[in-house]
Amino acid sequence: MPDRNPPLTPAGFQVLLALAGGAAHGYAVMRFVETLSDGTVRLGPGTLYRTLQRLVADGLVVEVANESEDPHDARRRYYELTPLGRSAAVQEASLLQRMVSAAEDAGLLGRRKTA
Amino acid sequence: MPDRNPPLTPAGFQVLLALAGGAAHGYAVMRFVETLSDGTVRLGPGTLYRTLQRLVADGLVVEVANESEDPHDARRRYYELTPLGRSAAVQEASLLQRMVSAAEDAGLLGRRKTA
DNA sequence: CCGGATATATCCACATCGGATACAACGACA
DNA sequence: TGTCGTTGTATCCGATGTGGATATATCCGG
Repeated sequence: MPDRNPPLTPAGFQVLLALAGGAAHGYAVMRFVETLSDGTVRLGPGTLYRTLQRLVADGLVVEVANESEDPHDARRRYYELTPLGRSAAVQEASLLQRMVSAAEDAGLLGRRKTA
Repeated sequence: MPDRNPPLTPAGFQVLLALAGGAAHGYAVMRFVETLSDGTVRLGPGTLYRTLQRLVADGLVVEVANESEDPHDARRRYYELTPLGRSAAVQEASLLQRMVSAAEDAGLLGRRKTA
């Protein structure tokens, strides 16, 4: 099992995290990221769609047919994680988890049940 | 309470986190980051020292006299967090914590005592 | 049918990053 | 004492990622 071939960018992780809950289209990803961070993190169209393209090219994400119920908005393009994409997201999330733990150890955050 | 004036870069947070445990010199910060991430995150001299300079310029970090015991290595330059720097680190760590929680909710990570 | 929000896509200027390079000082060792 | 590998800091440059503006097209409400 080789390392993550192309290293994951910050924006890349945001997108993977947004898609971890299921398939979604670009604009929804944008709103997810903004909502999750209370507006402090924003992607902007440039970063968002370029990042999606790169993730697809790297095999972390695939475009899927809009299998939703009624045929609402024809413009939307839906994406979902590949197994590879999911594992990349897990790996990055673990890393963040370790950094959060370190922050707790340093007294930066209220500690969340260490045991 | 104004927003973080200059937004914190990823490398910037790594450095702040390393300094959260107390004053340290650049090379030690480099090793701290590498150790914490099991070698997956590296700063490299370029990013490291440039980042330190920027953090100092932004008032998040100050250089301090080497108050350590014996006068060992004259080359080392020690830095520590300012109150502003600490609060920026707290803010960023909280954001990461929220992203980790989202990752847990999405089933990416083993859940750590939700209740 | 008209205007604003939704939705995607591309372009360009700017910031950041990573590695190479350089150089000085420390420590070990013969 | 001299030499060599490691520690430690600093700068430069090419490559990469980001953010915002711009451009369209579609959806929905009045």
